[in-house]
Parts: sequence; structure tokens; C-alpha cells
Amino acid sequence: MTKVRVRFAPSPTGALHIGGVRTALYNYLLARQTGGQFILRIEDTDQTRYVPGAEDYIKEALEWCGLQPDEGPGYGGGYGPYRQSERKALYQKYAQELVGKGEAYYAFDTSDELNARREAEKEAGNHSFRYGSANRASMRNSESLSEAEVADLLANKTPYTIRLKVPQDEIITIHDQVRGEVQFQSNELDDKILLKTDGMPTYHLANIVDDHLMEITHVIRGEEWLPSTAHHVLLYRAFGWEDTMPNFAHLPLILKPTGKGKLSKRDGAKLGIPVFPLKWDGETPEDSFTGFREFGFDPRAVLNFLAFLGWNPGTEQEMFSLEELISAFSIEKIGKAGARFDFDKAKWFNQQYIINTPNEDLLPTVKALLAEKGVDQDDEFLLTFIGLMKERVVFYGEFWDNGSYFFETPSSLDEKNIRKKWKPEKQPLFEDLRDQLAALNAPDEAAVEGCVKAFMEANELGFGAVLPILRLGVAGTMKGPSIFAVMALLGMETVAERLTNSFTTFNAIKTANA
RNA sequence: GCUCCCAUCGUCUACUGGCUAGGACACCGCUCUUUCACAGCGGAAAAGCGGGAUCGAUACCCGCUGGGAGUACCA
Repeated sequence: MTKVRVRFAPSPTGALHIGGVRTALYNYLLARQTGGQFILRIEDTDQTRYVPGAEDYIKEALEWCGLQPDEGPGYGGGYGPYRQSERKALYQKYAQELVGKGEAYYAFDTSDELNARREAEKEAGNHSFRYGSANRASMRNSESLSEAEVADLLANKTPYTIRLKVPQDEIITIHDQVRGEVQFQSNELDDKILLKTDGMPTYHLANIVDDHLMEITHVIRGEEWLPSTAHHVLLYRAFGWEDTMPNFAHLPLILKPTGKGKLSKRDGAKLGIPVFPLKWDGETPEDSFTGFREFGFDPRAVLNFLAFLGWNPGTEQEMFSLEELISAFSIEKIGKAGARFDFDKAKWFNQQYIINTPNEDLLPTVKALLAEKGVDQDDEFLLTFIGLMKERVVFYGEFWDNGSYFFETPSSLDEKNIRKKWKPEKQPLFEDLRDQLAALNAPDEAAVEGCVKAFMEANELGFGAVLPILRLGVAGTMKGPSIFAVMALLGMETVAERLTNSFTTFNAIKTANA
């Protein structure tokens, strides 16, 4: 396979959307698979939309996912700078080159004039006004004005844009690796602005210049770019770079979980699900969002989940490590239709990852998370705890949420079940069991089980009469791992103490309810 | 409005010009477990519609419908 150079080129206007992470992933996979380079380029040519911190967010998000760029701002590489704002002079030079070649021209129409024209056309019933070959001559530009007039306007520092001179009556064919051949009629295309009045390039110019200079071989990006690809092809042609034009692959969009349209940050807030990799602290609460990381996702699960949104290996395997994705990935297998964001599936992936990760590998994450809750337990205890809990956990945070009773007296009690199961008259019996357990010397799970079973037999009691009381008394809940294992880990001292206190509490609950 | 893209279970999807259209998530039931979960087993669940070409179409072509994107001195 030929070596590739691919780029992920986000705009630093806020938090990186999860769809962007998928785009980055696909680019990364292709680069790794071929021994090529994965490049991060920051497209910050719109100064009005620039958001401080967004670039750091993008990098942190990629790194959290394990998608380290080979080149990019802060990552080195011989094709820099990788921030478009630092390449301004370059774009101006290339824009001028195009004007010189007659492939682009100066346009002096102001935004206000253009808006007024659009309005007027609309009133006249023309809903699709565009600045293009059909009406270019009636606008104020170096195509319609005399050379002297243009020279004069330029000499007077009249603000201008540079527009691409789209040819007339041509069919532009693009070859998309996902969609096949797509054709556009050039008369439908407008003369896109390449250089804005502030001297900054638009996406179209900067993108083509950079992809060319950075020797990009494959452009893998969202489907929203498909319509403007015709312009991009025209640009390659205008520069005479057709022979090194990259391959295009336009990815299907990620759609809302329910309803119409593509996934938006509002869906996250509305449905209480993350749509960003990491949390984003905006200026206002409305502009602040949680991320998959904060939700308790393992980045491997996020990647695995995202990989399958719009791509499928064609086999029935679903769990893929990054390494496996690298070798299995292929552009040909990317789907064409938009994919709905299915949070349930994301949860399932996460659960699978947690279950299938060795306890030792889970330890650092779980330990850090418990430390925040003030837990200070030795690794041996924690490892057993993880083994007991991991198949009952979907998000990392649930190790604490569902297992805090391993570290402190249960804070909440399942009163409903206590009322149902607790028989005050049986208290002496359970005190007897408690004492028998307390007499055990550091028993393991089997020993605890043996003790309880012997007790049940001696008193002719069934599991249903004893186990729920033990569970409720020790953990406060009916849910959880084997009660024998829980007690063995907790130790008999703690067990006896909790049971003693629980009997009192149980009676209180009973009488309060009576 | 105009341009472009898309169309298999509720969701993500597989396969194929001829098969009971396969898997996964979610859902329902059973087993395991007197908890929860995991796991196993089973169930319900799909080719949008209409035309063609073909001996035969979910598959190829056309139209319709539906969905999506673009249409900025935003990316």
C-alpha cells in the first residue's frame, strides 16, 4: 500500500464535536495502516469565530483518545507552520498568482451591496442568486471594470476580495472514494471568495494551498464538504496541481439519536448524553458541556463505538482494539448513509471494555476515582473490589456510585426491601449469626459461605430468609456481588459492626412505618 | 427555491441477480443466581412506493416519496 499523508483540520471555534473525533479517527487509521503521517492543522482563518482554548481542547481530546498527531502545532513536522493564521502571507501570494494567471479576480463589491442585491433578486423571484459567470460582468470587479479603474481602486486602498473565476459550461467530475463519481455543472457554481478583505483566506483557498504544500494524499472529511469539492477541484486545476490532487472521501454525517437532522450540542443537553469527547467550560452554563471522559467512558470504547458509526469491517466482530481497527480499516467499507448516534450502543461498548480489562489495568483509573471520594485502601483490597464490581458497571463512576459500601457505612438504605424482609423477632437469631461470623479469623469467601450455610442448616432457615438480611445489613442494597465475597473482603469486624447497627436501624424503619 | 448526497429490523449494519435476508444494541421471555449484573438460550422485529430491463430482483435503471447536506468576506 502506498504511503499516505492525511490531515485532520478542525477550526478552533469551541469544543471538538464527537463527529470530528470520528473524522480524526478514520484519518489516523489510514495513516497508521500505511505507515504514513497523521497531521493536525488548525484552521483559524476566521478571526471573529476564534475561541481561546479551543486548540488546546482539540489536542487534549485527540490525546485522550490516543490519536496523537505526527505533525502539527506543538508536535513538530517539516511542513509547518500548522496554524493557518501563521501562513497568511502564503495565501496572499497564491491568491495573487491566480489573479495573474487569469484564474481569479479582484472584486470590490461590499457585503452590504451584495446583501442588497440578494434581497432585490429575491423580491424579483430569484431565490438562487449567486455571484458567478452569468452575472460577474454586472458586478464591480476586475473582470467588469477597466484596467485603469481597477488600478485606481487598488491604489486608493479600496477593500477587495479575490474571487475564483469559475469557468462556464463545464461539467466538473469529482471522484469520491466513498460515493464514486459526482458531477457538478460549473454554471451552478458561484465565484467563491478566496481572499477576504481582511487579507485572510477563506477555507477553500487555505485548504487547497495547505493540502498541496503539506503533500496531503487523502482528504477524509465530513459530507458537508461534498458540495464545495467542485470548487476545490477547480482550484487544483487553476494552480496546475491536478496531478497531485489528493483522493477525496466524504464521510456520512452523524445524526441525532431521535428526530431529524445532524447531531448537535443541543442534543447532548436535551437528552443528558455527551456529544463531546471532553467537558467544555464555556462562558455561560448554556455553553458548557460534559464529555465522554467525564461521563465515565473509556477512550477505547469511545473509539470502537465511533469507528462503527458509518464503517463496518464486513465480519461479525464488533470489539476492536485500536490496533485491530488499524489493520481492518478500509475506505471502501465506509457507508454512504448518515448514522444515528446510538447512546445505548456506546454504553454497551464501555461496559464490555471494563469487563474485558484486567483488574490490574483498571486499578489506576479506579484508584484515582476513589481517591477523590476520600478512599485510601491498599491495592490488594482494590483489586478484589474491582474484580467483584466490574461486570456491574457501565461507567467508571459507578465503581463508587454502586460500590461505595465497600469503603464506608452505606449512606442510603433500600427501605422498601428492609420493611419486606426484616422480622424483628428474628433479631436474636441474626445476632447469633453475627457472633459466629465475628468469631471467624480472617475468612475467605468460602469460609464465610460455609459459616452462613452451617448456621442456616442448624436453624432450618432458607437462603431467602438469611441472605437478603445480610446483604441489606452490610451493603444497604439488594444489588451487588456475592454477599459472601463482599463480607470476606470487608472483614468480620466491619461486618459485625454494620450488622449490629443495622438491626437497630431496621427496627426503627419498621416501627416508623407501622 | 436551486445544487449535491442518501434509503435493509426501533438503532448500527452484513450479504447476495435465485438462501428461512445474517449479526450487534435496545426490547420481551427462559436458564444461571433466592440480589444485581455478566453469560447462555429463545422471541418479536427490516428491504419506502411505482415503473422498467431480466427466466428471476432487496440488489441494476428511471420516477416518486422520504431523509440529509450545501447554497456566507464560517469552517
